Amino acid sequence: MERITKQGTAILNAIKTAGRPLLAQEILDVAAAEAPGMGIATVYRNIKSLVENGLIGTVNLPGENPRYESSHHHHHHHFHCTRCDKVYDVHECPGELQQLAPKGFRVESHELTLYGACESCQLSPPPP
Amino acid sequence: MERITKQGTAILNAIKTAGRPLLAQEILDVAAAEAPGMGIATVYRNIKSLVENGLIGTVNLPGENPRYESSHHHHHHHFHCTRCDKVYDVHECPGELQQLAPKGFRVESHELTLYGACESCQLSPPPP
DNA sequence: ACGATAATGATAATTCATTATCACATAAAC
DNA sequence: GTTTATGTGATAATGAATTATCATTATCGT
Repeated sequence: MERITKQGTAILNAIKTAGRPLLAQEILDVAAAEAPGMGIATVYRNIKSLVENGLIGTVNLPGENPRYESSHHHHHHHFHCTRCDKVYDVHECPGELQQLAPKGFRVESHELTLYGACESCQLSPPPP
Repeated sequence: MERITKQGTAILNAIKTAGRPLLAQEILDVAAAEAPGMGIATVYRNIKSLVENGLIGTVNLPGENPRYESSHHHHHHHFHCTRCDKVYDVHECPGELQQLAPKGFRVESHELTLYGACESCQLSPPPP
């Protein structure tokens, strides 16, 4: 990915603008508005290159396909809305969790996922 | 699964004895010691039935295939050893996390995964 | 504008976990 | 012990996400 293309630009824009981690398919949906006709293969190609270059990061949540977001360098967690399935960043952190582990285990990092209803889903619940 | 077979018994024993969540393949490895020659299809068939009957539960961790453990009814979390890739139960919990979420979001549950070195890997690091 | 070559789009291929198929083995009811 | 139907083992099939292929298009150094 050394050339600038409208598809590549649309993909990076989609991820940067979203403000939350997106699935490959969601990236396609957003970016296709800016670069009509683009295909899912282009999304995967660009994602791969952006991750390798450190411009975006991969977000893995339990039982979910990977999502991608603009590289933050600060530690953060995620909120998964069980109504609309959107995932949001959470900038707060419970802090040091070494004390939760069994004796003899060393905790080096942690991941936390919160589940519940996001603000928009509480205001207007989506149909089932 | 209404009949008692040595394979089914071996699978349930493997899960109950492990004390930690096991991958389908790990269940096969353990259970095959008790019921030689058994195949992976039998593991999946039995897992499915055991989950449906509530005897075991599914554990999903970020970016991982599902693991299975004896049904606990208390809330708990998991520790994933980055050295040996074994997953252990963590019975402590940071507690109420509503305060971490953005305003307007309602937190209904959470999942926490700790990463680091388990006790045995600290004592004798496994080869790379 | 031209030419070299990288990127795209469409789709086939791959990967990997899981499930279905089916002949055979084996519980358990009689 | 015989019968009957469920469970198993081997393996093919499936499903879903991702990657490769290749003809075509488009970028960018010249």
